[in-house]
Amino acid sequence: MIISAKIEAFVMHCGEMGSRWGFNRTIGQMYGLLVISEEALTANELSEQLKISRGNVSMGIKELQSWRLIQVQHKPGDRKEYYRPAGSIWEMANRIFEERRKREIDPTLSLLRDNLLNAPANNEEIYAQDKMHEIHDLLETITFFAGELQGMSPEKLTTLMKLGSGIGKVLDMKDKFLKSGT
Amino acid sequence: MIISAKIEAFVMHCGEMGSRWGFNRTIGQMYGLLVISEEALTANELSEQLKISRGNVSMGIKELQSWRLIQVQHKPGDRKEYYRPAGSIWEMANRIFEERRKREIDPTLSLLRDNLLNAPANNEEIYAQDKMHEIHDLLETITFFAGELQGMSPEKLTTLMKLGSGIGKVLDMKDKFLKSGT
DNA sequence: TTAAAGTTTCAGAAATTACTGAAACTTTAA
DNA sequence: TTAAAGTTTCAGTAATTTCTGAAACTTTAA
Repeated sequence: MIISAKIEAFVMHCGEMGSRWGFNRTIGQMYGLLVISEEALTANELSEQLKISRGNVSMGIKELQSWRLIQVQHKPGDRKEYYRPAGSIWEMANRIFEERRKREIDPTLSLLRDNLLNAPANNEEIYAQDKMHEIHDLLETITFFAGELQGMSPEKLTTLMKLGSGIGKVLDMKDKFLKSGT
Repeated sequence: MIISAKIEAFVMHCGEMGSRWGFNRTIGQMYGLLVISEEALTANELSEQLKISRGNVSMGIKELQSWRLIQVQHKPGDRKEYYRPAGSIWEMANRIFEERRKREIDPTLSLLRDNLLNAPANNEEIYAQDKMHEIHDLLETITFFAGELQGMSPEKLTTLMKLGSGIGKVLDMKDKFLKSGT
């Protein structure tokens, strides 16, 4: 298998963006290639195709599995492990969001919670705790909202995301009709 | 000025999270310290407090300014530049989201758009373009939605984010009452 | 002007992160 | 059992990123 220039451009771009998305270059390339390949690929194919050492591919696979972004597939009469993306593009986005939340928000929330348990000892600490409280509440609200979105069906979520300025209108409606309920 | 252990713990945590949030350790520390300090700080104070070289602080300030996260302040009869966080915690979150969108999503959207302009040359490319199309649409929907949220007032946004399962109900309502409108 | 107070730049050093490849390990089937 | 096919681990190396500190620059006021 030899990939076309266009596909290669996409794969290389995934590599460059990799670190910004939370993994490193080679892992980004591996995932990019798997996503746009119709056929599942073996670790050796990934290694040859991307010119990455076999060991590195193995580590990358482990990482992608820990993100739950790829899954193993077996072919009858073939001992090799074949890898393909786990789930739809939609699920992919969901997983990436969730993993990143775990890495980027949860640790901070937990530090802030701990810190807010202790009474402030002086004026500086009063101000500091105040700010920490604000940040804590904001992160908690975001986390809650994100969880809510993740729980919705893709269809409903798409409807919501495409509402545009309708969101505001719908919110007003909610005030009108549901003030006592929900 | 000497900071308390609790405050230091927060600042150091910001440093550790820094790279996950899109900047590096020292920049994370600098921003953390500025956020929880009631008083604006000079570059020298940041340098001493965090034991970071003066040059590094200067580069960090430039970076934080490019994210529009801090602003300069002057005191009468004092030539030094004092720095403080720009805007509320709320605005801070907004800016970080927006900057990250620029760095993490926009380049990919633009690559995908370019790629989708060319007709596929063979079966692999048909499949690949299909996937790229899916990704493109998803990223565009997310970007649109994010922009919509950023345009809302903090109050309205808070209401929305705290709606919980009410979001689904409100969406159903929209179908009921606005089918022809909006 | 000039010197003092302050800021920025950037080449090189230090620290961190990613990658290789050979050796160790595991699984399967003959 | 054992050897072949395949996977994983990890010590050492390479690449990248971050940081320092001294020199260059800018601004202000005497």
